Order: sequence, then structure tokens, then C-alpha cells
Amino acid sequence: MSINETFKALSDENRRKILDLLQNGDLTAGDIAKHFEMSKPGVSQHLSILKNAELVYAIKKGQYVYYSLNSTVFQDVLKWVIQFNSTTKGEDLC
Amino acid sequence: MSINETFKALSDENRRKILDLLQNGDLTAGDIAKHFEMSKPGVSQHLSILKNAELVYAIKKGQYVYYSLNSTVFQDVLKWVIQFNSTTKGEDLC
DNA sequence: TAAGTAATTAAGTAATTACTTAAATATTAA
DNA sequence: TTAATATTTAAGTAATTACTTAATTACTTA
Repeated sequence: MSINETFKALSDENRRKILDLLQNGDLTAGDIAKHFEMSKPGVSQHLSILKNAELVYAIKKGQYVYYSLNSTVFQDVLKWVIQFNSTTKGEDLC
Repeated sequence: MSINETFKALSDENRRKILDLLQNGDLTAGDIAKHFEMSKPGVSQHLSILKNAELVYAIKKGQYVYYSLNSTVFQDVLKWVIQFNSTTKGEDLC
């Protein structure tokens, strides 16, 4: 919802790793959890934070919940960062 | 130093406000502190975190310390965010 | 040198965050 | 309906973070 919630969600290394994983395609909560040492409820809580920040979608199919990236909020982060780059070398990245 | 340290530094609303303030030009620690309710040591600690994350420079001139934006690390954040936007509406922002 | 100003460091505390295990919910399949 | 699987919720705890006030350091100026 807020840019603050977005940055808070992005501030955790494990949550950014989840986002990275989802770049290769949608995954179930269980498949995501397999990539971590942490317990499944721990991963589920991270997914909940990402979902509340609207950085991911969650769609339930049967007993599975599929997670996928929601790119719309990344736009807001991009806009925020670009402020600090628009007058520098940032432009050649786009 | 690390992208993790960068995101941790950016995850605090007061620290992002400091960065916003510095967009209008360099400021001393004291001038920055005037924009906050919080104590000066509190602000100083935030400045220290931003400095360690290389999001700002600090230059001492006499008894004052001038802070200014360091745009180089914003590049890294921009690159990170762009991954999640390159295939979407992100391009028309650049 | 002594006093005043700017800023940081130190030490402690309250609030928040990231985890854990146990329990609950929902779905599937025997 | 019973058992198994997938996921989340609940409740508690350890670690981290964001503050506070007091003390310290560094510089300036009377």
C-alpha cells in the first residue's frame, strides 16, 4: 500500500530472495520453502508480508497456493529511486 | 557496501526523508536535525547508517559536518529494481 | 584559556521484527 | 470417514532496531 510498507518488505534478504525465485516463474508456497533453511511457517510469514506489500500475488489452486510477482508496485520503487539518479549515470540503464 | 545494507538503510522512513532533504542541496547535521522531532543524536545515528551504506557523503568543515547525496549506490538499487520492471511498463519512465 | 556551539559516542530501554513449534484449516485421495 | 499433504494462524521468544539522555570530542571565539 504505502511506499514505506514496500521498503520494509524489501529490506529483508530472504524476502528479496523469494522475489528473485519468482522471476523464473510462479511457485507454490511449498516449492519456495524448499529453497530456505527456515521453517515453512517462517517462509509463509515472509510471503504474507510480500503479499500485503503487493509485491506478489497469491492464487489458491486446490490445496496449493501459487505465488507470482506483481510488477505494479515495483513501478513506485523505480520512480522513487529514479529521483536520485535522473541527473546522473542512471539514464543509460533504461 | 552490500545491497542488503542499502535496503536496510532505505527501509526507514526518517532516513528516506533525510535523502529527500538532501536533494535540495547539501546540509549540515544540525540543519537536517531541525526537520525532525527526534533528538539530535537520533538523527546523527540515522546519518551514520546512511553514510555506512554509502548513500550519503559527510565532509567536515570546521565545526560543521556537511552531508550530501552519493548517487553511486542508488545505481545498484536502480539495477535491482529494473530486473523486475524490464519486461513491463517500466521502460517509459526512463 | 575558558565558554559556547556542533556533532558524535556510549549506554540503556522500548518497540519491532524474524524466527520457532504447535495447532488449526483446507483440500485430496484411500 | 479417515489419513495424508499443503498452507496458514497462533503464541511465544530471541535478536535487532530506533529511540532516549548523558557524556565526550572537536572546533570557534571571547
